[in-house]
Amino acid sequence: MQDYLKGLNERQRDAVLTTDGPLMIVAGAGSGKTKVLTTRIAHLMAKGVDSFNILALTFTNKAAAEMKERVEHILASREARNLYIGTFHSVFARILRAEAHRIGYPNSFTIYDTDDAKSVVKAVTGELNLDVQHYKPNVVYNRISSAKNALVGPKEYLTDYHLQQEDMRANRPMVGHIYDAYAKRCFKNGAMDFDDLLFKMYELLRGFPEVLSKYQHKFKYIMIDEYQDTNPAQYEIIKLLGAMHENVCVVGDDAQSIYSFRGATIENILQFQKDYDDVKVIKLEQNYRSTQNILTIANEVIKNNKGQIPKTLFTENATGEKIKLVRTMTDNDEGKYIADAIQELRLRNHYVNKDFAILYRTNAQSRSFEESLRRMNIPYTIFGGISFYQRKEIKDFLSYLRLIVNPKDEEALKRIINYPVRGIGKTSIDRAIANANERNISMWEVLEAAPMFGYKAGTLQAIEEFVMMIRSFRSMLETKNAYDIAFHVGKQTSFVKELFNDKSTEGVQRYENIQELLNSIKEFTETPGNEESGEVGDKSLGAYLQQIVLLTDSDQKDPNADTVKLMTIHAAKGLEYPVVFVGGLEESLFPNAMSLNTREELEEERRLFYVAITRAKGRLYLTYANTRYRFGQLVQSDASRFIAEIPEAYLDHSYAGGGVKNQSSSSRWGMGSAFERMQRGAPEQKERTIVSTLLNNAKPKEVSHTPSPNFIPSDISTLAVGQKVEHQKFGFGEIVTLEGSAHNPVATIRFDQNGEKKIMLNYAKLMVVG
DNA sequence: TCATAGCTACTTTTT
DNA sequence: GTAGCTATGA
Repeated sequence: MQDYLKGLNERQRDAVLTTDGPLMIVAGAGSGKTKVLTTRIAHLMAKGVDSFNILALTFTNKAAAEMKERVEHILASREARNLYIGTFHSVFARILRAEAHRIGYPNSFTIYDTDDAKSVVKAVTGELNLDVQHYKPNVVYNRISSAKNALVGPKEYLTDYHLQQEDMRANRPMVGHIYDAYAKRCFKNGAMDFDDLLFKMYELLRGFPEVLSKYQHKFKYIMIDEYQDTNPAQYEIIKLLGAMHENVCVVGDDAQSIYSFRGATIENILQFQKDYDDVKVIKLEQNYRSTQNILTIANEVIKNNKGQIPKTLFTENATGEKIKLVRTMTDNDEGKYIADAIQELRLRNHYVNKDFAILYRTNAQSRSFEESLRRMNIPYTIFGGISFYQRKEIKDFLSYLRLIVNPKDEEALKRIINYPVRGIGKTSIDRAIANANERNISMWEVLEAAPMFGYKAGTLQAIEEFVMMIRSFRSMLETKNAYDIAFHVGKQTSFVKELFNDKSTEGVQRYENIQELLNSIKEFTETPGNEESGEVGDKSLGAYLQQIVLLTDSDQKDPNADTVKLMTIHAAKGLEYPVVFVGGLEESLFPNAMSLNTREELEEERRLFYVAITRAKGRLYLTYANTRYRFGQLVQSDASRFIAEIPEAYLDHSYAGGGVKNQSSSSRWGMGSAFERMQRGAPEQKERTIVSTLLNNAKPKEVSHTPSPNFIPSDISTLAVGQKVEHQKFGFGEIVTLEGSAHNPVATIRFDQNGEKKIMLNYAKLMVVG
């Protein structure tokens, strides 16, 4: 027997050795799913299947990277580099890029992230003369997104009776028209949003039989991870790609389906068995991860859901500790309790930081955990929240790069046309957009032909300078790699200089972020051919941009660092930790108030709880707080209904509140009259008020100044560094620097009474003194 | 044309 | 509590 088959149980081995024909693996939590998938790939290759013929799709980059690494490890060969292992989005982006010309897109098409997409929705809504307050971009975008995930295009949307009825009832009858305008605008911009990467992929395969045939031949073996999270678009694409060889292996667990809000449907699991004649189903039911206690309560909780694929998870692991259930007074106490517990567990049980994870329902909850960990000097990493690439300064800089690669990218253009300030204001921008729409050309083309559109002299000059600059950057595309161009852009625009001159804390941070971005681009250009990121050895700017937009926050942080990990339960799927804390187990937070409308929604919340529990290997802590700040307001909450679904025998109750640590409580919910809670809660509230008052008072006050009676503003051109000047409001001071463009000169002046300020000379009046 | 202060709406989860 | 937008003065 081959080495790699040792250490697999019978079912797992069966799954690995079943290489041909449709296969569905129902893999319970912690049952060695990734091990099976990676071994299966290794086995295929050992059998002589060419690595170029294997496709494995995951939902996260993290999962893809891990899979790749493990296959490489098993095979101890670089052959694994040729495997197509990646997320649905990244693999499809790569294929779309190669086939873009067929569907009228440039191969350098831009991928719009959610922010870009919402911004386009907002823009076209306005252009259709619809009220943006009523047609909220968020809401409209979500409807468009759902439509695409269900493979409903704009035409179909407008003629779909059901969808139209829904929009009528919501008093938003024009959503379909916005969708249509949005799709057209994206196409005109040479851009695809995340959903388009699936939607257009489907259209490509359906519309071009020769393309379909090409990829059907290429992908002889297809594997899908987390199958329960696929949406109809993904489902149909897999069906098309697998139709020729039918060597499709899907791995999933219906109990861990937590993405229905993104259009995922468990139906796909049932449908899979109907699509092929002879689907082999293998259930992996032995859990290798958790203690018996943890697994038992997980099973007990999930029992409350109806309609599951029947399976019994079991383990041969030790019984383990009881599950610790902790009630605290406030959300801050919850944070304190967890930080204390981590400290104590490290000392007593020789855990290290990276053995701990704190999981929560919403990102907003991370704050109190963060604070208490910081106070105790426990190193931590937060996963989730906004990605590095979504920070304003990063997006601005990237917008330059995006525009260079794809001048039709209107979103990028709008972000940077006047950043740094170059005298092209809102009025001019709006006009350029209107001109572009009238003539059905891109905004960039309007700018290139600016003299034809009658801008006033100053603006025209600014536009022409801008166009010249971008053109000069574009001329580097053919010959220079991503880093060289980015470096040049940083140097030529006053972008980086401006950030460098901003010495505020945030300014320094922003400057450092840009440094980091440049470093990452350098790393990209210097890393030898990484197939996953695009064509082999493609170090172009376009390749770089397409790759980073699909990265999430989790992909940029080191999961192996010795730090406590903080993340949402969604982000924790597929991960495991020796000690897991699940925070905020309160009604209307978890289960979340947004998900209490239907039985399906509640069941999804319960599956989410199931996922949270099953992340724990050895110890599990469930915590909840009596009072918590939400939307900046103190709210009272009851314990989550999920807690009551755990049999009492497995629980070990604690109470920790108002500075009292680990105080046991006899009753199930501990002490709990509303009156008592209010009393306990009060001091906390007071403390916050004091802090915020202090902060308000800490704001520097301006010392007012009455201008001299003979105040006459001096001519700007006479100003020089070192001169003493008088400002009407800020008083007397000395000019430290003179900068900015000729159109918009800016002086930094150190005032005697009011500190250093940046003054725009076009508007502020200054008089030279003495 | 631009920066600032004040107001509002938002937070469920993510590629 | 805060990001993002609008009205306002420079």
